[in-house]
Amino acid sequence: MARHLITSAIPYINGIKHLGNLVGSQLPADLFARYQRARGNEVLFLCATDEHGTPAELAAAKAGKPVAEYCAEMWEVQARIAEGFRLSFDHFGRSSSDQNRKLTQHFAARLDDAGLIREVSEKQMYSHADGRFLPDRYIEGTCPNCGFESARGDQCDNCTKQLDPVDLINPHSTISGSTDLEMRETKHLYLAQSKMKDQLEEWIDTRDSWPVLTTSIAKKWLNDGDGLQDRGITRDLDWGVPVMKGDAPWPGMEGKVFYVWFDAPIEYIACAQEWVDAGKGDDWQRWWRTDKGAEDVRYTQFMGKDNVPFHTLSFPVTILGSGEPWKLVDYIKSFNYLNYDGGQFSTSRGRGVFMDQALEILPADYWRWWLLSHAPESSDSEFTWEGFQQDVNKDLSDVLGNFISRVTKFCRSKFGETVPDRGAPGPLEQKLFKDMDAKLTEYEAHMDAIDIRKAAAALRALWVMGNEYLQEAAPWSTIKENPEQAATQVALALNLVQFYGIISAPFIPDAAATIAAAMRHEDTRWPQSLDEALGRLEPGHAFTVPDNLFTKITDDQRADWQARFAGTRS
RNA sequence: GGGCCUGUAGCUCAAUUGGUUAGAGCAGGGCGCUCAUAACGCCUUGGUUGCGGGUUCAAGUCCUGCCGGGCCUACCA
Repeated sequence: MARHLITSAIPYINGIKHLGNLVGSQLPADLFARYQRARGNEVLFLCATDEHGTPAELAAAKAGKPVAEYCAEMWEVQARIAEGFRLSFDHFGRSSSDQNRKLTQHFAARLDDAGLIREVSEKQMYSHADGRFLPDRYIEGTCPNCGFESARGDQCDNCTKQLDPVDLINPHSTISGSTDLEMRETKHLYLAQSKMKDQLEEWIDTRDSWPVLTTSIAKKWLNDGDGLQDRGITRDLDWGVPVMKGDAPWPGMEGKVFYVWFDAPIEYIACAQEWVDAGKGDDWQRWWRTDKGAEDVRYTQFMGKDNVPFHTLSFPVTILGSGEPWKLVDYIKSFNYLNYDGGQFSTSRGRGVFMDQALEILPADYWRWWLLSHAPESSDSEFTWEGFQQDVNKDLSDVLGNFISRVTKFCRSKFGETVPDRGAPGPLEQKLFKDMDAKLTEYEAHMDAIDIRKAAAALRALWVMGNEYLQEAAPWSTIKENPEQAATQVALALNLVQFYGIISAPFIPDAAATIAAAMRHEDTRWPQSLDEALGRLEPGHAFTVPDNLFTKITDDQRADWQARFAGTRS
């Protein structure tokens, strides 16, 4: 039995994520986790909230709450929405956990012992009115290059010139508007990534068939300009993991915290500890320590393309640099972005559909199916309401839902709600078995390779085969001349229904559960062969006709939603 | 500016890594079926592969120059 450690990029705490965020990490990770479990493999699937950093502090201030309280509440909100989408995390942790604090401090100590941490004294913009150092992008002013008045301290949005906050004319804080700013000396810890450049590059070069997107981004960072740069891993903030060297104070670093991008990936490990401490498991080290049972684990990470540098470079430096036998990632599945109706999803402008809103208007399966079957794997992809309505109605209602409906209702009217007696398969059935066997193999191959759109297409093709078979077998005709043959055909078709529930479960778990309940057969073992899988419902087995699995999206609904989500989120 | 990705049918995407006549789904058109959610099946229209050069027996695929879209560019996370 293979063992799969699966992590999704951890969503930031300051608000509810949109569908683009969902399809870029959590949802495909869940698909893979569900599939591997269904195949009978051992899976540990982890996700968490990423809670530290300036944006969290500001969001909390805006909500008028202490940041810890704000984060605790938002964690609840995100956890509930994740359940709504049926994201099957074994544990949904928090980067602010004690476990992560200790582990982050531990890694920092190990890295320092290995000579991979250096102190750097630098000047940063301090705002007296805000009482804090400000990241460059929280400072705005007039661009010295083009005169644009809302240029950010890191880059001018108008002329795209790279800036330094001191370059700005009339700089002010975007938080308070204050112009009472000064450059202050401050000391920070830097992770000496450059020392490990060769080791990193060798590691990346030996990774097998990673997505182009993943390796090209990593290579760029490794070789661009002067090569891989060292990176500041501390910040002057209150909210975060206090800078400590293991259990000991870090002289000169009092009052500082680690940078979120240092502690966030470490949460992948800490989350496994949280999983154990929550009583859900009893040994996290056999997933994370190659000296304690993790050498046969296959570790797969899922993330949007913006997260790739941290997962291919910084986090591996943390792991490798520690000199301890932690499990390194085996495969990084990265995604492009999902656009919304000709533009980008926008959190700030409320453009697009957010996870909570999506669940308010339609069940999770609709979103799961559409998003996964259109996952932005090779390039950015696009959500339009027309496309969504058409695809979901056709695939889920017409092809799959209607198949289940026509089969179960036909059987009920002619044979009652039990599986009828079944004779030997004829040529038509043998051909079906052969074709489906090939398509199932293809489906499994795509799922194994995490080729999501191709997997969805193969699954849909399997659904279509049921309709093709029914059309050709035409039990509504054969029943007039040859009731035994009709019975055989219907018994097979009922088994197809059951079979579809099992193989579709990773994509549409709720519908799969409904099918299993209706067929009164909770056996979800993955098919060993078509013969075996299509023989599980035996003659005489009772079932019930389910309600229509998927109601169609009407034109009125579509128009309504289109208008509702076009602009500002209320 | 630099780097990477991308451009294939009205729409969303394929094309075994240079190999026959560029394929699917949706949408459109025709026929069939009547079990079913006006569903299903079969057939079918539709392409100068963004544009111009080049390499090659052979180019959607490689090179080059334009044009368009996107992302990243290290202090948002």
